[in-house]
Amino acid sequence: MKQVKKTVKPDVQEPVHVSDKTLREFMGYNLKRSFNVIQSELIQILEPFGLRMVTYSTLVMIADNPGMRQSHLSDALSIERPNLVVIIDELERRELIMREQSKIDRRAFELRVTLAGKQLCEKATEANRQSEARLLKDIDPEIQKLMLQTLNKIEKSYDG
Amino acid sequence: MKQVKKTVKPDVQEPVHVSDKTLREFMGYNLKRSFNVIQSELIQILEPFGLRMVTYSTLVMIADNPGMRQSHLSDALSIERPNLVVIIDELERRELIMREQSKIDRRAFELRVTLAGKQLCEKATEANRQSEARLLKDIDPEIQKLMLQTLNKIEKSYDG
DNA sequence: TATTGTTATACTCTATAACTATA
DNA sequence: TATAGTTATAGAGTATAACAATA
Repeated sequence: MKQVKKTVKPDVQEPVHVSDKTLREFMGYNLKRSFNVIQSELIQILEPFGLRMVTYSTLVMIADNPGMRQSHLSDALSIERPNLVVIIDELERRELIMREQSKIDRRAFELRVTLAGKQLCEKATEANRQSEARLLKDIDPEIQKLMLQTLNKIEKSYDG
Repeated sequence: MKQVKKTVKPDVQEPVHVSDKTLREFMGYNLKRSFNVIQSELIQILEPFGLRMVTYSTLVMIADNPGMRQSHLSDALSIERPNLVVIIDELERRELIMREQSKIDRRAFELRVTLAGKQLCEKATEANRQSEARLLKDIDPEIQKLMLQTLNKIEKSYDG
């Protein structure tokens, strides 16, 4: 059984007055709500490419960092090493990436995208760009930039 | 076994140059990264109250909407009804909320917080406020306001 | 016939322990 | 002794189908 229900509900919304005013105070709640909308879109955009969010971001990271190792990827994407293995397996089985034993440390594997992987990655990324642009079309580009900066500031505020 | 590993990694970060430049283009990726930081904080803040994110938000919603039904709560928080049942069970067992059979529709239950539930809810909410204030202390309040507005605009852009 | 809450269940995601082969 | 990748497994979280009671 496939799972396609990661999408936000159709939300026909009966006229039932439910207030989330307390939760609305919080940045975290608002962040999650809007992320859910973007996530729903992204899942639909990636589906025709046979990619899930996690396989897509893994593919992109390998394309951006040729020769990187699974342990570094695990750190960068905050995916536990054991869970990354099956993701890498899937991408390798589809011949989108390759594992190559490192010559300087034979415990490790260097990861690289194949030509097909690079092409799929670029197509998916372009589709994402267009999808996000559509979603953010009514938001001033300057405000978008400010928002990205602020989000990074929040992210970096962890531990300093 | 409790699960306390929802926290973001200590991130001692060896000097390995890993770039996420392509993913950084995307609002969704940045949103998720900063949400993860807020989420880590929130989990730690709620833990002393014996609350998880989902039990907390459920409790808050019931406090804000006395008499509301499970089906409406399910819609509002995008939790499937069957999954909400066990959450409501847990809150009721702890005597933080009460189920009361509706007099106008005997299939339904009206949900209300108990005094203990109201008090716990208020304490947890205050702890959250302080935690978020700490996390956002270096971000101009005007920019925070703009950010909330923009997040809501993104959220509402789904289907319109 | 449809809806509310429920039970049972399955699938995905995420986390941990322990192994192997190297270092 | 420690690390990279792996295996197996357990635990959350989330999804669907089907039922009883009621509308």
